Amino acid sequence: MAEGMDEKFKKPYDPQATEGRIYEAWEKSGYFNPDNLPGDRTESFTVTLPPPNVTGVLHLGHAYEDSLQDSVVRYQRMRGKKALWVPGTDSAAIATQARVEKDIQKNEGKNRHEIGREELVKRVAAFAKQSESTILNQVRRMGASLDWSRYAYTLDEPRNKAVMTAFKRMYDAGLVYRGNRIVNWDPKGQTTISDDEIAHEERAAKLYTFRYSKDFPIPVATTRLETKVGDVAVAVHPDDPRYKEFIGKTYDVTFCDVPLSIKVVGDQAANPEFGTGAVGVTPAHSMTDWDIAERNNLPKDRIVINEYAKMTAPGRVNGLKTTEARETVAEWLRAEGLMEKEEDITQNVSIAERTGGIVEPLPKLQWFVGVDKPFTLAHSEIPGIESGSTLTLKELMRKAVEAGGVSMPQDGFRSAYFHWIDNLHDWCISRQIWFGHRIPVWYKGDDVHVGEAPTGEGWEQDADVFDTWFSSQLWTFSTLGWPDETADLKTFHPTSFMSPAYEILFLWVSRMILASGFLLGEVPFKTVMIHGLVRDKQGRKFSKSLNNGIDPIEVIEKYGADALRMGLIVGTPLGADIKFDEQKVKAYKLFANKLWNVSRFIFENTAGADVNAPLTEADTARETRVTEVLADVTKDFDEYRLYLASDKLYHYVWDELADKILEDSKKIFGTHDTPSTESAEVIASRKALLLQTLDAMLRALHPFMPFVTEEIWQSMPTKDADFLMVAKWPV
RNA sequence: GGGUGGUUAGCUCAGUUGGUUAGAGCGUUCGCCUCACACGCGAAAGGUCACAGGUUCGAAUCCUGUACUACCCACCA
Repeated sequence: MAEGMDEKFKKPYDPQATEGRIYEAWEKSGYFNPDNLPGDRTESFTVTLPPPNVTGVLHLGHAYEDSLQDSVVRYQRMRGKKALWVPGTDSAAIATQARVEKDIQKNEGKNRHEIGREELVKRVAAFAKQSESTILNQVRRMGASLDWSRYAYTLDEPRNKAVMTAFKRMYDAGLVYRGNRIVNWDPKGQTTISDDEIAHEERAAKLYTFRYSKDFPIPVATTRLETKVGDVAVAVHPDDPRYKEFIGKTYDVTFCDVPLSIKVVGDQAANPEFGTGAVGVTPAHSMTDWDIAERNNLPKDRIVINEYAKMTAPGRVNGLKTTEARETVAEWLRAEGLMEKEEDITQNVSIAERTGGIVEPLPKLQWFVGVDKPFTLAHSEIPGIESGSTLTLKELMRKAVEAGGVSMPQDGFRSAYFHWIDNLHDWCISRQIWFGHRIPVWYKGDDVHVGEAPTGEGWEQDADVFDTWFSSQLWTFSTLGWPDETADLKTFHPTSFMSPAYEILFLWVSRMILASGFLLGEVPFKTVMIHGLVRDKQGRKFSKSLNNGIDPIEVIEKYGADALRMGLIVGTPLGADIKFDEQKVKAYKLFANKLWNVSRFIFENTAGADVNAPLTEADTARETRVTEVLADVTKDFDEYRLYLASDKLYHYVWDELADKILEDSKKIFGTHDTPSTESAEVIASRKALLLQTLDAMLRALHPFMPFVTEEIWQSMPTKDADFLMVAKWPV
């Protein structure tokens, strides 16, 4: 060991002075890029980073995700794989645009229409750019061994090409269509959203029971009185003896100043047990009612609420907000003596997740992905699906997991996935915002052109952009150059491992399977391990309103990235939520220091020793024990039990190597007061054992604690690679 | 309404296919600056493994039920 190295170990381990320097050296080495890795590597191992949104800064959820994936990638790299971890960021269309619009409104008092489409998109892009560099630097602080040369952004040129190509192919296959259907409208965000972007919130509501007029034979119960001015029918169960005789009859009434023509229809959707057993049917403003109207040939164009959730029906409700109109209608009913009952109930309200707006179902002309439409998959490498077979996207998504092409070892999540597929409706992919991939469709009169911009006069492009998940679904292969048939695509796809939070199992994971299946005939990844959420100490989600956020960078500055990584990984089975505990991180900071001091002891006592000296019987037993631990840890790694692997290494190093072997070694080596009485062979054996064991532990711990292990490695006499990062796994 | 998890020491959690006195970190108590480490060492206290049954030679671990709790899904207005 060089003299200068000695000094370093005489002080406690200092992550702050070490981590930045090490990361820089790694980056400079080029080893994050699998093309530069030493040795003969044939098998690839690919992970795609779930791209963080460019809106924000790194939070503990990212930190956890980065820790897990980096550990897996580092392990596979050390196992001799062509390891690739692809970095990227997500434009997060709605979220980002909303954020910038809010800023502009606040600082300049202007809305997006006053700013204009072109200018707004420019501003949003500028914001995204700035936010991007912040978050990428934070990801580096975690020690993430991402191949920055393959960095991708969901809105960059290559990804745009991928999105356009994907849409065109799906259009040509008849899997996307434009249709006038009832969609989830977010009045706050002024856009449609998909079913999966809706959250349900329980709220107190009133259930009103009323009649449309004095001579209307059936009382009806509803919570949304204001929509009743848009009713076209009353649905009752076909077998309900109370109402059977009225089915087929039509009644003309004037309801709260609005003339209505209400037909009584028999439909299975009406539940005789609930309310009065009769449903007022408002096709334009309720998903259920839309379906009832479809089944019973009722008019669906009676729109009484607009995009701003204001009443467009004539009479006294005109121009009111829906909530105001509700009370207006209630007053009218009471005055007319038509209100029969008012009850307090709790009700699930649909909320737009991104904006918090109350979702208003509205009929709209939108683009959809048809999930029940059969198509022929010409080429398939997906287990369970043969080339040339005909199936629907739903079936494709199901089979890819069912037959094991995508392994989803967590039973709970797998059954949730299947359940989601079974309830899946066509996916609305057009959004009425400006920041995102613009839909590549042009209209001229009745002519529709899909694909590249058409030549000639008079064509007008669709004003909408794609749902952000429409581009995200291509992520595992758009990042590798698709639609071009690149070498990367051939080498690294399907990817090996994906580890997203359970929050985006449906939004993202399922759609990647859809897209990769349809467009490539491949699965996007072979194994998906869903991880849980990081919560605060009380188990609450981190949120701005609670102001309980914890900045991972601050944690890193206090304890080091290695400690944070261990604190998040150890003892957290995949899929379980973490209640973040700073004390736990602190414990692993102490562990890094322990490892540091173990190294110091070993360096001080083994100078010039022969690493391969023959071992005594006792030391052979110690060595066997190390081999056992390593075998165990390797198995855990292969089965993605990182939470156990890390824990076992921690305990081996502390409880056995430090507490037992080092203490025992002091006796063997002797001290100033009590010189050694052991033979030269015994001493040589012990020195070899110490070096071998430390060497093995540094290698095995490296995926979890890359910085401190790398720093010690640089002083190791057993060093056989310029960086521990590319050294061999010790099994 | 349907589904999926969780319930183990004061706190946060492990315990991989059932097998000797149930573990860790933090916290608590006591003693130590012992020439790797006080970012440390040694020792100690602390648990009827939610509850009730069952299977088994043996159960925190498997089965049945109950309670509480968290989350997901759902067009009962």
